[in-house]
Amino acid sequence: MPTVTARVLDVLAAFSADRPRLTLSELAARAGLPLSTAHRLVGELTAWGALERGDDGRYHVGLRLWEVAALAPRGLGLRETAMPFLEDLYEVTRQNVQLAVLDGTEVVYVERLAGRSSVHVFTRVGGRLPLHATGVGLVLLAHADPGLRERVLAAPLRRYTAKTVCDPAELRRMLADVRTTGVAISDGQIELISLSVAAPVRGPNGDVVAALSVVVPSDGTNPHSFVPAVRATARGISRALAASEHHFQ
Amino acid sequence: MPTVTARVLDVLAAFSADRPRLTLSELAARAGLPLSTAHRLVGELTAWGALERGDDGRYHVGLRLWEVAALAPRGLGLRETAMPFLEDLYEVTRQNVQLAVLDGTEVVYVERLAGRSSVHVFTRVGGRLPLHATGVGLVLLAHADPGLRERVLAAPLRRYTAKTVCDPAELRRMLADVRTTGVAISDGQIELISLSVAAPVRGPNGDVVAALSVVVPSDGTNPHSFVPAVRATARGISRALAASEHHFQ
DNA sequence: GACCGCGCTTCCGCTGAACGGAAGGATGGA
DNA sequence: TCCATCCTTCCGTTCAGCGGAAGCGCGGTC
Repeated sequence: MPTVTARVLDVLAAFSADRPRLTLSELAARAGLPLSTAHRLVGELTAWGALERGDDGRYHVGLRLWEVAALAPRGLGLRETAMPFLEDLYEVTRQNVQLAVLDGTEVVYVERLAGRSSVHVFTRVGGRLPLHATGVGLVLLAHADPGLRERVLAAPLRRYTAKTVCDPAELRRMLADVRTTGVAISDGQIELISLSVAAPVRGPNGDVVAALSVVVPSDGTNPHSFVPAVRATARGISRALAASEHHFQ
Repeated sequence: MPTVTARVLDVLAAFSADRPRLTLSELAARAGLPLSTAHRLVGELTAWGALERGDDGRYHVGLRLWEVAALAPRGLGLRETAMPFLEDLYEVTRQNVQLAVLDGTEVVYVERLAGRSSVHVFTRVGGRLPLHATGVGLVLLAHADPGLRERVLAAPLRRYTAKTVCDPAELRRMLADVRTTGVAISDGQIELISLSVAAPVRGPNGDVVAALSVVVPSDGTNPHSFVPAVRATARGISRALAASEHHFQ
């Protein structure tokens, strides 16, 4: 019933962050395919370089696919432009710096930058988190189109900590605030030990295409002291995007 | 004749760094497919999220594919571990820092780190360069298996500048040198204006899995002053890789 | 050393999904 | 209004993909 294309993609999607290396049988099971079918598909994917086979016989995502994916404008493409600015921001703040975009009703982290001395955070490049519990999420939600916003607020909002804001009315107030101030401060909503200061990054046509944040430990630090730097960096990236020939939808 | 899987991958491979956004017809032409076939494939790929359609109607690589590809152990996976160290190295040197792996007979750049003030270099994350003309390439070639090394040295070696070393005998001498000193210095071999200092990154089993380099302007700077920092960083990453549970083939 | 279990690989005949030529929009420029 | 370009849909034919089954290779167990 399913098309070949869909099957190929399902094979790729069988890999996940917690299981990035799979045997053929695991792969077949996860993709819901008979072993012989999986065997053929995986063989073709491996020959092309979309998958690679490790010394242990397990398969993992290959470099060739990574190269192609690096062309995703909202992935490494956006990253490429933003990187020098993130770099500068990291140097000023010496805290985790993150860049994220909106996809569906979630945040996808496109870049995370941290020295060895920074606080450990559990976001991962390529990872997803919900919109209502992160600084970048609040920024993206605040500037998302109203239809999406209502859909997110109408759905049940998962609680991560005692501080997670799960009340639609209160979130609505926070989002309005984000729109007027131009920054979001998410305090302990996803992890009690950290808070983040986020600001919107705009594309050439003025739409918000990404959000950027600094994650700092919540013990005593005054988040407001980070606001100017975060805001300035976000503006810098927006300007660089406008100047670059690439257009982000 | 070609399998569906191959076609799907060819569609993805139609995107390149210089043309990351394509109309349906361009895509069909590049992939060598009839328009109607391309239309169907692209439709399925878009529905899944492997491709996205921009406001202008052009297609580009999608976020979903990027997420999957981020699991490539030699791509973002390796990157993830190395990042904090690269970060630290950048801060000490304030020069371009690069991380690359070997694929086939070329170098693939996995990460490039630079502030706004650094020299502009023409490498790009996800990009490829030949082994004989770059610092990271020399390191990877020096530690590659002898079969590959001979194959590379036997093939014609492209000249990029007057300083590019294209003589197999001289290269062989340089590679031996890299193995004894543990660092490679590539002076103006790819661009006259810059030189790079590179060192090997080893996986848990001692194999060289990547190389790391600092690119500095060639005007008067003494490359040897960078050697200790580069070497220390490479060792640090190697140790971190050994400590992490992920194994890089 | 014979047996078993597990995971991978190969084979092959059937079938329906993929194919692509052709016709039909949609858009925009002359 | 006409033409050019690009995109979308349709539909009959065919052959590539399918997957059950059988075979292989290895490591563990009695």
